[in-house]
Amino acid sequence: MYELILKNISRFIKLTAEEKNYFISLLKVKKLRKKQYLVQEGDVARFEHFVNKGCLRAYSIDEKGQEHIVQFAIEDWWISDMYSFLTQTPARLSIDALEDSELICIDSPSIEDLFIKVPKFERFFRLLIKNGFIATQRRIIESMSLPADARYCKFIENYPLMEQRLPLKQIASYLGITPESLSRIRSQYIKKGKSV
Amino acid sequence: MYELILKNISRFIKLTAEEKNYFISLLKVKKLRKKQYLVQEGDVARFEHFVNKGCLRAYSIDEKGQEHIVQFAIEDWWISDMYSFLTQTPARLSIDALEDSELICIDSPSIEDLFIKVPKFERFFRLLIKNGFIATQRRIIESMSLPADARYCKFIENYPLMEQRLPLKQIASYLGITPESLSRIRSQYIKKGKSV
DNA sequence: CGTCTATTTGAATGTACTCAAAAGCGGTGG
DNA sequence: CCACCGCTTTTGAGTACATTCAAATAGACG
Repeated sequence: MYELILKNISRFIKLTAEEKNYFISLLKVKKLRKKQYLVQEGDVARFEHFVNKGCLRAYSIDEKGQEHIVQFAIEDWWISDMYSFLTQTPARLSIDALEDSELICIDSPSIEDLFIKVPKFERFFRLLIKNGFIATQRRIIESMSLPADARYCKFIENYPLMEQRLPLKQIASYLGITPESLSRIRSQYIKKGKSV
Repeated sequence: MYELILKNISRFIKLTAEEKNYFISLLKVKKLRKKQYLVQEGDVARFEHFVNKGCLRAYSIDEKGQEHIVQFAIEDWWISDMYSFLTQTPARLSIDALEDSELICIDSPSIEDLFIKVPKFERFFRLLIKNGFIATQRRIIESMSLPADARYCKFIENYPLMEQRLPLKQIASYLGITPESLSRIRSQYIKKGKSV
C-alpha cells in the first residue's frame, strides 16, 4: 500500500525505519469513484493528497460557469488546493476524480506534527512545492509565448502518459482553449504529425 | 540596511538576536543601475534576492525574441530564477532592473548552512515558495478565465503600487498582450472607468 | 437498445495581432 | 537652454486565430 509514497519521498529525503513507521501512522487512505469530489469549492482543504492509483484534476469555475483545469494528477503525484490548505480558508479550487482512484492523505495537524518530530519533512514539502512552483511558472511562460497548437505539442511531450488517459475536453480546459479548437488542432497535427 | 528583510522574515518565523546576526552575516548587498542584469539567461542562479529598494523583472525570451515577464518585484519582495537555483542548471529566465535598485542576496551554500544551523528557515523558505506558487496558480486561472481587459483591471487591483511605477510596455508583457492592445484597453478603461 | 456526453465539422463572429505611422516624453550633448 | 535622438505610447487598417453557435457523428454506460 505505502511503497509508492515512500519511494516518492525517498527521492528527496532519507528516512529511518522508525521515521517511516511514524509517517505511515499519520496517513489515511481514501478511495474515490470516477466523478466524485475530493475537494469542493468552498471547503477548507484539510489534506495533502498523494495519488496511489487513478487520475484527478484540480480546477476553478469562473463566473460563466466554465471550468479551468489547473493541474492533473496521476499515480505518484501530489494534489491539493495549496491556497486553501496553507491559509485554512475556503477552497477556490475543486478537485475530482477522472478515474476510479486511490489516495493517500495527510491532514494539516499531522503535517505540523511531522515537521516537529521529523524536521526532514520540512525539506521534503519545500522541495515538493518548489517543483510545483517551477512547473507552474513554466506553464505561464508557455501559455504566453506559444500558440495553441504548440502548447498542445508541449503537453504531449511533457505528459505523454496523461495524454492517453485524458478526454480531449479535459486537455482543452487545461490548455485554455475550447474542445472545438483542440479538435481542429489535433486533426492538423495528425496530418502533419505522421511525418514529424 | 537590514530592517526591511528582518521584518519580512519575522512575518513567518521568530528569530533570536543571535540567529539574526548569524543570518545577516550570510548576506551580501548588491546595487544595480536601471537596465542592468541581475541574472542572465544561461547563468546558473546562485542567489536568492530580496529587494530592499527599486524594481526588477524576471522574464523569458522566446524563439522570436519576444520577452515574457514572469514576475515583477519591488521593495519587500523576493526574486530569483527558482528553477535554476533549485537545480543548479543554467537559468531560463533573465532578471534585470527597471529602476536603480538595491538587493540583499544570499547564496545557495549559505542557505544550506542556514537550514542546518537554524532549521526554522526551512519553514520560512517553504512558506515563501508556497506563496509564490499560490500567486502563480492564481495567475494561470486568471489568464485562462478572463479577457485581456479584465486581466488588466485585476492587475491594477492586485498590484496598485506597481502599476504606477511600471511602463505600459512592461505591464503588457506581463499580461501576455501587445503594448498596442494594452493602450487600447486603457483608453476604453479611462472612458468607462471615470464612472466606475 | 436508447440516452447522454464527447468529438468532429462548418460557418459566422470577434478579439487581439501585425504592420505602419504619428505623437509624446525623457535624456543627452552641443 | 534648447534641439535632437531614441524609446514609449497612441491610433488606424487589415489580418489571423480562436471563439461561438449549430448540427452531425461517434462512443460510453446503464
